[in-house]
Amino acid sequence: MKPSQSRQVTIFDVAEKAKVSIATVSRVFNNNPLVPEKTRKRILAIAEQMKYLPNSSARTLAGNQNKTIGVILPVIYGIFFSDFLYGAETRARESGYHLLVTSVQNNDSELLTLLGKMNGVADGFLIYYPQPGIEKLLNHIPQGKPAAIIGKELKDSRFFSFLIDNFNGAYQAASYMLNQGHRKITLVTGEKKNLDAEQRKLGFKKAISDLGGEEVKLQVLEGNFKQNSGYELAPEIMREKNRSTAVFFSNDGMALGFYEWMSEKGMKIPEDISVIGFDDIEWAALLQPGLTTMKFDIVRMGRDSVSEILKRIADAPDQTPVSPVVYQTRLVQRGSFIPLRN
Amino acid sequence: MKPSQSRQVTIFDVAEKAKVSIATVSRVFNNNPLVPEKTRKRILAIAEQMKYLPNSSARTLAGNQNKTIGVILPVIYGIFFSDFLYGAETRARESGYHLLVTSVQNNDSELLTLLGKMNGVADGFLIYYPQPGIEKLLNHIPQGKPAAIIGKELKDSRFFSFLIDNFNGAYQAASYMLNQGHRKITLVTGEKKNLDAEQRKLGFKKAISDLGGEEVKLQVLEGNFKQNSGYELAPEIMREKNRSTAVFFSNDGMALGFYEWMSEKGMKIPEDISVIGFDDIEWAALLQPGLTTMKFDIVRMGRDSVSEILKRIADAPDQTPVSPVVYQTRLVQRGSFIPLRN
DNA sequence: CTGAAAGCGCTTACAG
DNA sequence: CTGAAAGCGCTTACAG
Repeated sequence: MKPSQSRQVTIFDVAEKAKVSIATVSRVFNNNPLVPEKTRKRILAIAEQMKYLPNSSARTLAGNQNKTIGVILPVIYGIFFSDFLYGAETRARESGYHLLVTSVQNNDSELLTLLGKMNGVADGFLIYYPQPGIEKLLNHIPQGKPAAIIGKELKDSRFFSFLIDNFNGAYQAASYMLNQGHRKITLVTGEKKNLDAEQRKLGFKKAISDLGGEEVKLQVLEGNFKQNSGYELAPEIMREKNRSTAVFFSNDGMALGFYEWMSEKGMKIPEDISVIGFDDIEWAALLQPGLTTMKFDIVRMGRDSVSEILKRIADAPDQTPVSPVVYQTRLVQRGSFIPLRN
Repeated sequence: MKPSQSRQVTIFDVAEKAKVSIATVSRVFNNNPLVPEKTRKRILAIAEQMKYLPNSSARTLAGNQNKTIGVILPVIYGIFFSDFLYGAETRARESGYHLLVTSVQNNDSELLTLLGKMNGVADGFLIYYPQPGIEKLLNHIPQGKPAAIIGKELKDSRFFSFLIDNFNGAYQAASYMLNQGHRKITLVTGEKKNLDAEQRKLGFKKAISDLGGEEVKLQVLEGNFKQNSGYELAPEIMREKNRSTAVFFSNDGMALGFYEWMSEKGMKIPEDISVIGFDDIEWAALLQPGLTTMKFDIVRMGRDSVSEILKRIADAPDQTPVSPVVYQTRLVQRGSFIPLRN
């Protein structure tokens, strides 16, 4: 009386029970119109009853498209990527596709493992890996599969890029700070090896050197894009001596950590210091005061990148190189930033 | 001069170039210790040079474990699920596993499609599908694969459940409101067919009928767990006539929409009305005033459920039924709620 | 330590 | 409209 062997029920089991060949069963599950409605119904009923579910690996191996897009992100966590995924998933779903989502944390060999795991499963790739090594790694992407790359322009025409206008966004932020009279300014960067962070840093510094005069004092602190780094750098930013009047955080997450510290210490934004962030993630507007920040449309970026992948999957042979899509940033003014008062 | 055929490079290509059999190449990629280090290095080098990546579908079909857990959520979007995924992904990564994440929106046949897509790809399942039909659907989960089910207790010992203590949490919220002197109370529910929402509604109403006296006026409004439903119901909640002094939103998301409306109209929380939410998602603490809410540890739930799946994958035959893990809720007091003043 | 061969569960020309 | 058969790219006893 042992329980029935828990072997997977396969197409053979269904075929046998239905007294047809496996080819016919396969046709039913692929909506092949050659199968007459009556047969189709009968087989579907039997399959349902046997709880048959086609094995995806087998289907894919045998040459079927899998209607799956492999997505690799730095982290799955947080509103920023949540917004991105939202755009991407909604678009994929519209075309009957699904997302296979994983994350890689600054680790080249892990990226390779993941690419491998998705190899033979995903019909296309969406990769957000803002690390210097990305170019070399991309060579490992399976031939003939389209891949959208976020955040890095590549020469290889197999890929197509979606870029955030980090440089100009940060440039804009710095100009605005200068325009509003600030002369003692702090820049909080992200990690050195994060490409987005680097570009923002360069843009910011460029604006300071282009537009700031002799008298501008720029303090540069290295953060890591995470909330707690904004918190931890706060004492340094707010030290008494020669304190800046305005601070730019290279992403909103760090600004949030800073808000926490300020509120704990009973200090006021923007009275004690003006703050600008980058990203405009959802809660930037919910903070008290609202966070002035450089906005770009992350949901849209997720959406557009999947659109392009789907287009490429459909027109496989036509791999014409395209110029990257660049998402502009714009300043969103809220209460966290005020002009310098003399 | 056409470009080299973009056929996938396979294990045969590598074997040929290395002058070994495919068995040996396979062993190298499976870290089989029988292969001497020298051969191993050589083959790895050749594979690297040829950009060979094993085909996952083929590996899985041939009997390999895929080190992948299939995750099905109602939505990928928003902090609530982001937190859940964070816990789940972190835990999976610790054991060298990855998550295959997709979402299903209240659509039984889509759930089946997804289960199919993951069938033969995922070694285990993590399913959060708070819909009534879930029991029947679960029969389709491939035999012998462990599956953690969030939010629904099941008799079938193949599955193990993780539950949020919705009923008691809502009960607690209502008692607190009563204790604090409120007698005119509004309950904003989620959608009828959402199981979490239903349990919260029942718990809330039970407390009112257990503990509230004759004089308690309960207004019940149906929302849908989304931010805009809190916004849209706000006029009804804040109507002049017989206005409640306190409102319970069945999740924090709806409370957020309510905050927006209140701020637009220049009305004050908690002066004009006290507010309690449910979930304690990240920004509940960031709102102004902070949102009083029923907290439970969603990150932990993601983590624990993956842990249990991994345990089951490791001890495949031992499918002893376990009682569900229940995540208790507790009241987190912030500024959005004050006692009724006479 | 290594190779030949069966098998994983499907799809898809091909022939009828 | 339907079936027999080859093939997708791998893993794993089995034999040596």
